[in-house]
Amino acid sequence: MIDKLNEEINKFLSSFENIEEEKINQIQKKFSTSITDDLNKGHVTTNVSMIAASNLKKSPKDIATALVEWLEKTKKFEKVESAGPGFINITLKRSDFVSTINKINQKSQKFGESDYGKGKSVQIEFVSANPTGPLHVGHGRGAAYGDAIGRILSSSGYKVQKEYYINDAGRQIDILTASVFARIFSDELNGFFPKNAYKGSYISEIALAFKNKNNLKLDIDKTSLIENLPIDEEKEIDELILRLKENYGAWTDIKAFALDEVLKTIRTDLESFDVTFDKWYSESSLGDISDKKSKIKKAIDYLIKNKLAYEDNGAVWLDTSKSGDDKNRVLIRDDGRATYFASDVAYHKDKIDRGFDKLINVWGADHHGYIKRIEASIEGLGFDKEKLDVQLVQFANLFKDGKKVKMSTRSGDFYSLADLINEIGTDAARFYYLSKQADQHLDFDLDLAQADNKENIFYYIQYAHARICSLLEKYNKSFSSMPEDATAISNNTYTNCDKLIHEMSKYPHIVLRAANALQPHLIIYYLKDFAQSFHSFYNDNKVLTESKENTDSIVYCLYAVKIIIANGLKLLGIKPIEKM
RNA sequence: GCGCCUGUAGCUCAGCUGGAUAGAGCAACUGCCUUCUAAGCAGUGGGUCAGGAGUUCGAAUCUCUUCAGGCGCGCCA
Repeated sequence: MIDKLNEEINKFLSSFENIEEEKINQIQKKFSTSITDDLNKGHVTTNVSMIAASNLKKSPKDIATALVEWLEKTKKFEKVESAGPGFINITLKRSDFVSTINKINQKSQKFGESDYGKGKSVQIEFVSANPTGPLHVGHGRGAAYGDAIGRILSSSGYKVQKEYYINDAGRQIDILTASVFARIFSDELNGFFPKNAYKGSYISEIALAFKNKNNLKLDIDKTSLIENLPIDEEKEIDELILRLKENYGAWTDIKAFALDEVLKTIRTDLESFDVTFDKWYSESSLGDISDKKSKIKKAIDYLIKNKLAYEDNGAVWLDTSKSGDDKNRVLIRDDGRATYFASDVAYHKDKIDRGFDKLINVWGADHHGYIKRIEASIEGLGFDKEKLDVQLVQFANLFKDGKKVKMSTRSGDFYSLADLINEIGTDAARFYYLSKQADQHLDFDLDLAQADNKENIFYYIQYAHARICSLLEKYNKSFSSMPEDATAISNNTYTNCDKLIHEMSKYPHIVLRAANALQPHLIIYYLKDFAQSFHSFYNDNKVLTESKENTDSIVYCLYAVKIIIANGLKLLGIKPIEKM
């Protein structure tokens, strides 16, 4: 409908004499035609006359009057009027207005999909939590967000690949391994446990599982292993790791086992959160910097060759300040080990080499200082930094009984994603994670997520869906088939559904906006308003006691309402509820 | 110090690339269940969109600035 109107507007603009094409283009770029927020303003509105006014050096009102005349002559619209400072409000012909319901019911689950992305490939990397323990509630938000934008982009015509980057190469994994080691031989080591090791109960579980599988002896001298370790907790564990790596053959076995176990937990947690990945990319597959053929070595060699990386003070640096970073960054330490940054540079090079049109990184907001650096490296590698889009996700604070839930990883006791799912369920959790723009702090109220009143928007929306399901069931029992059109609405004898239909016509635009801005919360707010319109209608109108023709029309319309709610929720990765 | 984010009703927040009288929910007050799910609906009151300046037909939205709050600034990952 908007297209039809814009077409006429363009014809109208061209009809002006002595107008330069460039001016027309400028106007076309700036004006907007949209669905009205309120039926009092008709169905569709445009601000073109106000935009054109300055370009054409005429008053907005004059242009509006001329345009109204033009549009009336086309006879394509029911009513055209100018309003306020120069808006043009258009009332559509009844048949055009009602065709929305037909479209929704015909396209069903596919309603709202588009080819906006034109098949462009997008890679979304998200969660990517260090595999050193179960996911906590902070990771949950990134998981819900990354997955939701994946769903939204797919439905908007993008080819989406979702990827998890496993940081399985660094010091953190060594600490994990040392932690498990210390638990396995807790008795032999007289309860020794490094101060900086991971203390969570999952470590003991992994240790136990390992023990049950491998009947392992501590066949090295334990005093030389744990005596005279540095007091400093950081240095203590590093020294322990060093001794183990040098003297203990089973180190790599424990490491592989621990990593595997943790990843299994992460995968399971994500699955029960309805988040799946197309690819799990292992940092260690980038190889070692000492290996000439490794991806990491090649990436850094490339940078050195192109004089973007240089040696100084025994380390290799990347000139990131050239691209706006406040200082240059180390790629290879003076002891020859690569930094995490070096891996990341190689990883991003690999991503781009894989041919994606766009890369989206979903990062915790605490990494924002890292963006410049990675962008600089992308430019350094000879790519356009616009290819990369970093979306930051702020932390979520959990509230229970009005108090903030403490989350400490140090003590090992923390509120895990699995705990959250157990407590309020996957769908409610996803919903509230997505209920606010991702890059803003979120206060997540656990009590609210379970409340059975209107304030709990999750159930408010679901309730609308369930009510319709119940109605449809009752209708189907009486008539044993569903209506196939909305005659009473089309011929204007029943108009109480008009607001609902009008709201529904906005849905595809909302999805596009969400895709464009990568903001799933727009869908949530739309659904909330839409559910409100439904509840209001439901309260004021009896459905099944109307005349047969009216009932058929309403049911046909409500069927479309149900589709919209279900489709919207699906984009958020949430299953609609049929009975409450 | 530098960078990013935030400031909208008593509270929690929406408000798209500038648009028509700034919107919800909660809280307060008041109505609506002999009928399809009351986890619902309807109504009333409540605002200097942090302050100031600018851009223009038009600013909560864009620019500058002041104030207030949060976060980030490792040869950690």
